[in-house]
Amino acid sequence: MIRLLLVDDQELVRAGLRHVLTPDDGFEIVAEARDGAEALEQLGRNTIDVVLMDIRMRGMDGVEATRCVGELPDAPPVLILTTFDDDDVLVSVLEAGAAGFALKETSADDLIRAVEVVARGGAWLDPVVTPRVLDVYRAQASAQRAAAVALDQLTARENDVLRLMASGASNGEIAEALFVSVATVKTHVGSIFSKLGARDRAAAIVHAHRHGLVDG
Amino acid sequence: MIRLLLVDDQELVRAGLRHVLTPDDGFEIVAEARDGAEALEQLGRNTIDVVLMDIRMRGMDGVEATRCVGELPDAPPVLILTTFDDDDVLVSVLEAGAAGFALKETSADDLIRAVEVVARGGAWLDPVVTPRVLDVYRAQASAQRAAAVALDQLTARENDVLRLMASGASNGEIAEALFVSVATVKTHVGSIFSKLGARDRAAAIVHAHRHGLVDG
DNA sequence: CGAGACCTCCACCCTGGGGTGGAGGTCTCG
DNA sequence: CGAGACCTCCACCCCAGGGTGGAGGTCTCG
Repeated sequence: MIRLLLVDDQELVRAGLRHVLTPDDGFEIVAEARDGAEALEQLGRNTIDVVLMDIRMRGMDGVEATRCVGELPDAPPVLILTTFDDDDVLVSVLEAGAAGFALKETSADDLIRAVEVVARGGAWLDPVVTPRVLDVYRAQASAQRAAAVALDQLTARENDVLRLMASGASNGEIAEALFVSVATVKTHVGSIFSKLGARDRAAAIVHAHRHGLVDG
Repeated sequence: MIRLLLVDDQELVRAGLRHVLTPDDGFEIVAEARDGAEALEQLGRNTIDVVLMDIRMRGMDGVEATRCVGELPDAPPVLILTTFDDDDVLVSVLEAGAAGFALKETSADDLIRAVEVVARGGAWLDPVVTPRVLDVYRAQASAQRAAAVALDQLTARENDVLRLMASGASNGEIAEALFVSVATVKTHVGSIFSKLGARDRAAAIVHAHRHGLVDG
């Protein structure tokens, strides 16, 4: 039995959810709230497995509420349920710690599945927004991949130097960190420049960051 | 009716899929293949709406095959169906252009849903791997957000300068690009350093990249 | 109007970064 | 073993970059 808290300021929406998420399917709607503040109150009073959260509400909105829920000890996962799929909203809400993002136009079956997934500790994205998330992921991933290519054109030591350089270290600091003289660092730095086709330190740092050689 | 191509070197798996993706649910299995090469051959011969692709196969593997499919004119979406959820595989396959990623341990219902979503042009991620994709997304998104914060602590002109500097331009180049003297650029650069708490150009570039001020 | 923020530019100085041309040591591999 | 790649270090030179301390112009806002 998955214990739910519904958070939506429209009675009609909550009524709809009550008809979709029935005990027959393994759901128990423990409490309801009409805005973020009420939601937090209800969370204090009840044991909840999943929070179903609307975004647009008067008072504390869904984004803020999600963030607050996440700060609770033993916080239940939050499944966002909204009408709109702006990128801004998606970003804010995922950053706020939401475990899932569903659109209100979703079918009942999909919603049930989404709640189950989130209850199990998984993450759920509406197929409509998944492509946009994947775009970001792909871009990030391909940068990481390019790093490997760039890396093996440099020697081991040059890589050490480049990493430090790319994090903003001066030649002196690099020398200290690697227990070698500044002269040695300069040599490495020089060959890094020629191998990467970089004119100066700045270009090399840009190169390193663009190719995901560092965390940034 | 969604027309399918099954690509898997194990007869047993294909048999299982034939029993799950039945005409009753709106699926027609038009063709089957046992590796990437056969898959491409079948794609040339038939009209396919969705390709169901295994990863581990002798000959051309699923990743390579997915890439090849993507290069075809009028390429159908590829739904990856695999036993393993290594991060490496996930990244490679999404980069290769897969529209979806499903695990073989998925329930029949979920698989049906996945195929439907992909056929409709959406993207589908198994809930098991979604959290990992979201982690990357979140990290990226919060970097973008931080950029806005960093940006408005600098003046308009300082931002212009920082952008150019962060792309590796020298003071002279920045001066040319902005139609001002090098002296002016130096002034801006100086105040950028103090505002960002950067010691030198290198640190400022690192800062800019870490906060997503530039595309890299 | 006066204060303050911003953009523009100047002169001076000094250090660190970068280019050139080496040298000696280790290690691997044909 | 000899060739070649790599790491280490040196001396010398030059200059772009960065710090300091200004100055004059525009624009906004109380």
